[in-house]
Amino acid sequence: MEIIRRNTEYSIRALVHLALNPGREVTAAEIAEAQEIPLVYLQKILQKLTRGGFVGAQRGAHGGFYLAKDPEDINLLEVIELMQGKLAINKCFLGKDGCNRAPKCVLKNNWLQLEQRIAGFLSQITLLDLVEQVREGGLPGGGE
Amino acid sequence: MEIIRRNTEYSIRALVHLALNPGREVTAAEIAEAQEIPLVYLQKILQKLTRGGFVGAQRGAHGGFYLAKDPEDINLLEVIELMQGKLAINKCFLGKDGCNRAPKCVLKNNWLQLEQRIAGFLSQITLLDLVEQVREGGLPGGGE
DNA sequence: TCAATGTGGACTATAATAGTCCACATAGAG
DNA sequence: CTCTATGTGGACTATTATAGTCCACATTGA
Ligand code: SF4
Ligand code: SF4
Repeated sequence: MEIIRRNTEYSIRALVHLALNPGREVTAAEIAEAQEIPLVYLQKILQKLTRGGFVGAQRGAHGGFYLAKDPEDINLLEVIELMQGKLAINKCFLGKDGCNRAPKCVLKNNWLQLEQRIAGFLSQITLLDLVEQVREGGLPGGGE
Repeated sequence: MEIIRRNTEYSIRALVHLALNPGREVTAAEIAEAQEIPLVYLQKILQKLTRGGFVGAQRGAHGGFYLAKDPEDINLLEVIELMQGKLAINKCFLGKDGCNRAPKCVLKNNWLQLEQRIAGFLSQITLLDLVEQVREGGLPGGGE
């Protein structure tokens, strides 16, 4: 049972790729190939990242994508929540038709604590951290 | 995007119910009514909990379910993993066809850290804790 | 023997996720 | 101006996971 879904995984790889290629416009095709992501699916993901304000897009010939924020201003929690919706341990934390038992339920306090810890952890990790890790030792999801 | 699924939520409510009614066999129907869980679905859940060793079952007239372990020996992580499968932040932590990029990927170190924190938190919360919270202040998921 | 109960497996339904397609908008190059 | 490379938007399909149901059967106690 996984928490990070493919679209988020792909998003992160794409963002790392963009962060590793600053100052130019990178096409979706290039990212798709380097990061081994189905192109048309990646296009959808990039659209979402664009709407979310993480990347900018330039249409037309020689167009492409670029980071719209500094890497240190993009954290994992934001990306996850953009792609997968608000992080909620249990449905009681989702406003719309959350749990009708919530008012009298004491179990949810435990969930709340956990949720805060996870959110805290994820929001501390920035794209800059990831890029540094990649530069130091490895590859962004194995991408070249 | 929720982490705890209904089957786990139901499981926890059922376990709390059993813990609140020690020393007797509680029928699935009773739990279903008290905890507002679809009966036949609950039966499946109880079967899984039985196979998982958390509850015992007695067939026949006047049969029912009872806790097979002390409440302090049942923790949330165990229940979650029984119902939802192994907790894994990202697919790289699932052995069978996990990510083929894993060997050279540096991003997964972050996931690993998070996973360990979540697992640590969840494994510290026992059924006894939940029952005490219910006794002190509220209701187990609102159940009577 | 009967009624109350759990068991097991197959089955259906619903929803979420992943992935695809196509017509269109835009920008640059010639 | 037109052609080509690109991103955009929305509808669409496919696949998988989760939720929920059904029924024949096994077991136990009265
Ligand atoms: S019963 Fe409690 S823990 Fe469960 S979803 Fe409702 S409020 Fe949350
Ligand atoms: S690319 Fe890295 S983080 Fe992503 S699933 Fe593979 S090993 Fe895990």
